Amino acid sequence: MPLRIYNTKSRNKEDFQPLNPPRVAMYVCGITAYDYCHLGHARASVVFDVIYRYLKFKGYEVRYVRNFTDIDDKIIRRAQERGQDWKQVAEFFIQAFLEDMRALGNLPPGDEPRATEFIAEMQAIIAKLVEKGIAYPAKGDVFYSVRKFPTYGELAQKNLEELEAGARVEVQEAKKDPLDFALWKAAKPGEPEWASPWGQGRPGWHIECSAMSTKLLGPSLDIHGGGRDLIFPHHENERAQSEGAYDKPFVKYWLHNGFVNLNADKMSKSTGNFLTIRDVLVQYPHEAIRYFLLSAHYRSPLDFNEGNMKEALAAVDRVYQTLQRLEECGPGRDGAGPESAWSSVEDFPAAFEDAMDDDFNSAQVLGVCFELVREINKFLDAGPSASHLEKYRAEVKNALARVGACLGLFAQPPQAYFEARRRFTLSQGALSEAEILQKIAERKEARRNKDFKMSDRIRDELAAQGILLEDKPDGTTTWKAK
RNA sequence: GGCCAGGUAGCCAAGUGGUAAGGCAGAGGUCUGCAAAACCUCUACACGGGGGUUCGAUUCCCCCCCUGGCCUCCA
Repeated sequence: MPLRIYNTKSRNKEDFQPLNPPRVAMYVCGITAYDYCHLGHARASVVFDVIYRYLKFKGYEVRYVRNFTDIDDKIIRRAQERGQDWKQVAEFFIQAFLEDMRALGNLPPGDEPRATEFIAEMQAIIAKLVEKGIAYPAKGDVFYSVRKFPTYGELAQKNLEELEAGARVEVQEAKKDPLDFALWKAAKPGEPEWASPWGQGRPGWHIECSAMSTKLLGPSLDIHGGGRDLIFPHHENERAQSEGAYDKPFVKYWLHNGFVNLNADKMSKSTGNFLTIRDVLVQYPHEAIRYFLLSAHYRSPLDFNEGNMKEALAAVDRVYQTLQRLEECGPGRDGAGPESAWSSVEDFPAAFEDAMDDDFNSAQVLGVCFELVREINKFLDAGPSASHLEKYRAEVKNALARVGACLGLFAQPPQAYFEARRRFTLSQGALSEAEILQKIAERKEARRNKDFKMSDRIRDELAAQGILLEDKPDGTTTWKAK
């Protein structure tokens, strides 16, 4: 089955056929570096990380570029608030973003260019547009003349009349048409500026992506992605710029991820309705966050709340619990275990690929994973022989390697996962590990004396601290993070 | 107002022209001193409303309702 991708441009799923196979040129709009990133950014980054990984898994040579906007109004404003240089502000939040990306388990893109490194390229495109009569300078600004681009609005499925009617754009006298947008902005006192054929100034927002994508990937991209909110005007404008300048189709497949909602509303910096990635990383293991972000289809809205996150954490725990059991389980008497356990693991690769081929349906993949988890448990319940056990372990490992490679989930050794969970709990709780072990020893003593009242009390006290005791069949007791 | 998404069991969430994955919760069981945890099993007359097409629609078409988004910076 071929990979099918939903293309925002056609509003349909289409077979994926790269322009120059096996190469795939993929450009994703990154962040404006003026603040810490929130979960919405996390979703976009994880979604496109998974797409990147899966394309590579399918054998494509993917060139993945994700930019940083390091010059813009908000950065300048933030710099003024902090009494810092705009460059310092941008660099600080770029580094913070990169930390967040690592923490979330995302692979780094091949290139992460900064807009200000491409001023010359932007100016070249602007000059070309001016030369072609598509853009016009006006009092030190340069505007793109939207009506000169016949298919303007096609991506967002908007026509100019509608846009005009709904326009909330401030009237700017220099603009010939209210829908025109800035390619170059004349310098204002106290703001960063660069020399240009139109005077001192700085670039408009949209032009940077046209410049960076063209320079690094060429004038025609296979995939261009970003959040749904970028469809209009950002991506519409990029299209207008690039196609206006180069007369070539800019992008073959436009991909847009859905929002993360908080309290049922879009998470957004400007409204203050957001949680930063770091806010959430101190509360939950990164893999639970990743799981949560991939538990719905990437185009669907996703509602963040404590209940959903706890479910995600429980789900990830369940998988690792089973993987740990699989690793640690000793052989039984004999037998191969149930047939369904074998077929489940054998069918897994195809089921995985079917789901991912259908517009990167990670939620379906997770469903398939849990079916496998149940079968693994059934298999272990059956007490299979050593040779069968060994073979089964290898097959499971092989099957789940896909999920690790493409979704970045379930790839840790289970012991490491639970150890990290314990450390996490220790870092948040009042008790040290030594104290917990001391309590466990006290409880063991109480149990030996059949003082169950005491032993239960110790257990309850620990439970109140988020610490779960597990009495193993061999008489030992271990603890887990709740 | 225009445009775009989406409305699936208590909650989250896949999916399909021929009566619908998975997770959480719930019930029972195994285990246990008892619990917890873990595992197994089970459960739920779930497809917003109304028309239409069809032998048959939750799945296609139309209308309506509701939610969210975009139309201004935004992943």
